[in-house]
Amino acid sequence: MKIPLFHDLCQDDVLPLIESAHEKQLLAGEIFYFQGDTAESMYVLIKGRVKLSQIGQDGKQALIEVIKPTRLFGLVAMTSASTYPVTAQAAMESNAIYWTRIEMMSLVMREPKLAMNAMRIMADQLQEIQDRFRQVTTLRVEQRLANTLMRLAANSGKRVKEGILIDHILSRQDLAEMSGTTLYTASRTLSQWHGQQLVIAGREKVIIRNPHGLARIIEQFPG
Amino acid sequence: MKIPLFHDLCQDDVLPLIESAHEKQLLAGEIFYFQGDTAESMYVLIKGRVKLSQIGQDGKQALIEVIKPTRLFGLVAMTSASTYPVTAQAAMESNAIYWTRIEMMSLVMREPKLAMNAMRIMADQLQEIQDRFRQVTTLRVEQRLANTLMRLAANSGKRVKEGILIDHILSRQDLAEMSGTTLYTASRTLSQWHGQQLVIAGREKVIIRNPHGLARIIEQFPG
DNA sequence: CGCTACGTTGACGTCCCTCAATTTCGGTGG
DNA sequence: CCACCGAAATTGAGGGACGTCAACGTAGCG
Repeated sequence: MKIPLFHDLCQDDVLPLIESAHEKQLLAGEIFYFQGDTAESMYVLIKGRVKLSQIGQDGKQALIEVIKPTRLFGLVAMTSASTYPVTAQAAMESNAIYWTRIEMMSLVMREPKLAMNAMRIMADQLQEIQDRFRQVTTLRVEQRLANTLMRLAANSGKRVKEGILIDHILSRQDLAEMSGTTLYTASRTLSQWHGQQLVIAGREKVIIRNPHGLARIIEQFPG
Repeated sequence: MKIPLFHDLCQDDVLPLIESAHEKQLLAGEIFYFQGDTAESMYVLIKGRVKLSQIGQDGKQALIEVIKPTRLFGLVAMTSASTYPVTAQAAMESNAIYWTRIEMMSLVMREPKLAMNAMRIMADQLQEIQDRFRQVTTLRVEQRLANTLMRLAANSGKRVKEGILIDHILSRQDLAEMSGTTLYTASRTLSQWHGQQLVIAGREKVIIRNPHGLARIIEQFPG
């Protein structure tokens, strides 16, 4: 299993790192940490799916991303005393290893490349969310939803005979929260695309049938 | 001058770092780097103002943030070969010091705290943009604009006799791009608030007269 | 003093959010 | 295996927030 955090480290260096980690098993719906908790640990997902979402005082929430194994989360714990900016919830039975901040600090001292890798991961996340920020302010719902599907397909797509299956359990509500719209508009849009053979929209499931068609929707001018 | 990147380092360590840096002077409108350029250098702003903005294929852009002195930008250059995710443009005559990635790497080896500080800065940025992402998907324009003003006031506010001056030269267009709306709606909203004595809206200038009033707008339920 | 960029305001249209009523799906237990 | 239940999804109707276009006002600068 290739773990981005350990990129460029040789096997001999990685093993003791993994052995020094703790382990946590969660059932679907259980929480790794809540937004606002003091950030004590940094996790690497080994099995399952984890949703990172942000909630405001008004109760409305945005789904920042869905994580699959080998991904790092709770990275903010590596920086000095701080709180988690999002809530990490297991979307199914999940399994992660983790280190506390103190432990991580000493690991980084021994292995500076870890800090480099962590920074790279954060830089990537930053880039993605900035991109989505622009999208949500400049594109229409249809285009944002198409973007969301294409992005999901790119990093969690699975070839099946009907097309590309998005390998997450995602309700219309989830897709809406990722795209910055409502359950209803997301449902309507998917229904329409289903009718146009662009996708197969099932219960908590989407298969992309015609990626090129979605790409065309993304590119078309808003006006 | 306190520079966040050098937080927790003693004077003796900082001086050689600064001396090893290069310098760049830009006039208003000139560009430090373009979105998509290969990320070669990391900058610390010494004088002036720099706008970080993102542009899509459609030409529409989002203003991610406006930077003032001591802030770090182009941080992504610290990670291995990559491209800048945003364009950095001087909003006025500006002055920055910078290091190339190679130089930065060797500095980090000598001084691991640099990496920690850099990560902290990235984590903060990430948190902020995630927050704005949620806002733009769940709040109405009025609330987003109020949020933008309060945020600007918090890190670039300047007490003047009429209230809190936002110490940047920002057009209505800029405010709109930061809040995820249009020039027209931003103008209308500010005019309205001006009438209600909440703010003083001038040419490329905003003074917050009643912060509490803006806070109330942010908190009110969308419906 | 006129040019230019910024700002304001009105009218209009539309995207999409909201609310409500139904239907479909999947799992569970009789 | 079927009946039943709850969650997910669909669909329609209606309205409001806000984007778009156009015309005009205004401040700063050479």
